[in-house]
Amino acid sequence: LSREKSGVANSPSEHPDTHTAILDRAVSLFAQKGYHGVSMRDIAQGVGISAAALYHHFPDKETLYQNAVRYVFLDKTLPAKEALQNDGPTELRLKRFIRELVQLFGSNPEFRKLQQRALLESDVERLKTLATVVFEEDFVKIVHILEELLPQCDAHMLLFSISGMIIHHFEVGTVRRLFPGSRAEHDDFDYITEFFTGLLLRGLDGIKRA
Amino acid sequence: LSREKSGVANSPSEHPDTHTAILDRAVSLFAQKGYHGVSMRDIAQGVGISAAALYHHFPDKETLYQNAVRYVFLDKTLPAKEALQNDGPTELRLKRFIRELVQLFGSNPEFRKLQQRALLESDVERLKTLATVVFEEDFVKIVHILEELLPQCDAHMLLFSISGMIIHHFEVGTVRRLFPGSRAEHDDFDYITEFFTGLLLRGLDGIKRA
DNA sequence: GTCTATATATGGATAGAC
DNA sequence: GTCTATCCATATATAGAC
Repeated sequence: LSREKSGVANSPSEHPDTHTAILDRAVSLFAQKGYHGVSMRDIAQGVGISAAALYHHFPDKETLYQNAVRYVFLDKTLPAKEALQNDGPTELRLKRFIRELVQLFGSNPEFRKLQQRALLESDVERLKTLATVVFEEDFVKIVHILEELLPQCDAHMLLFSISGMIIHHFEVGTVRRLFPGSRAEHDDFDYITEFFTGLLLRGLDGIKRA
Repeated sequence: LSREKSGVANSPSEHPDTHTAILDRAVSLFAQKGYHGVSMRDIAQGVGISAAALYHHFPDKETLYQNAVRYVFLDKTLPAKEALQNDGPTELRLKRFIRELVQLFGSNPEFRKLQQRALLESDVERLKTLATVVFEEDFVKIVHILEELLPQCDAHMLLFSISGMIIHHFEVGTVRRLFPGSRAEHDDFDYITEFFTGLLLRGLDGIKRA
């Protein structure tokens, strides 16, 4: 029981074993359709085993879901964490941080969706797990760095403002492209990074076109 | 069939009729638990009728869901639309707009959640409905006003940056309050409005504490 | 570790009485 | 317009063979 309950694979690339294959498929499906929109049969079929075999790896659907969330967070946020420990002037470090977040959420829509679905949960226990286990350590670290960089600012508010702009940009992606005025460069990571960095550093003056 | 399919009540306050009561309950439940997390029996129980009676008002669950989304959008976004047609200097108009969005998403968590769940959908048809029927008219109008106000900026990017900061702020609300450094004023609409306005107008210089 | 078969619950939707 | 009763599909989870 203990191995299945807490079994979080740390080297996920490809499918070295069934356990990891299940987690990968679960992440993809839960991100796309949500907890209630995915059946154990769906996941099993995606892996190529029977639904009954899933219960050999995870005791129930809830545990599988929680493991999938934890798995994708540990997997995907690693590069962004490492990129925080860079050197240089304040503006450059901030720009690198923004670039990392743009890369993280832009390149991993399933990670973004799973995070956003998790935040929509009304279940307080699930949210506390998310906050303490998954978010808190990174959050505290990043806020600390932001406070060092910008000692006079409300780093708490600032961090969520930055991540909010970036996450929302990709959140509305599909709809955004349907609207008049949408341009191809709005999906270019460099353009996005420049835009957000300019907005943060100099406000509206920082995002003027010429 | 036509009345049930397109029947969107325009004066929703209280529960003048069963039809509206169903929509109100559906909005609340779908926002909290998502489409697949809510059963027709759940909605019926919330209204105080049997599940079979629901099918007298809406032909199926999908139609009920779509009507609920449309209903809450028309209902909740009305004040924000009106607030856009105000006079005054650019900075003041922008601040009023931000204040309206803070009010909209801060006071109507169910509206926000339903919108965010809708954006998470993979179903392209549903997204197109959302984009054209619900979003497009307002979006074009707001972008146009932003372009007038700030002719040199990429209004397309700017609008989603503003709404992203605000929506995300409330999206992470529960988790945010669990983190060290969280302050009571972070939930005060005036403080939030001042912060975002300062950030937009003057960048990081605009959000320094004193 | 995976299978088939199945127990059991719950889901959307309909039939027909009132 | 609402009810009770019900059909049928699908869901989670388990039993037991291999």
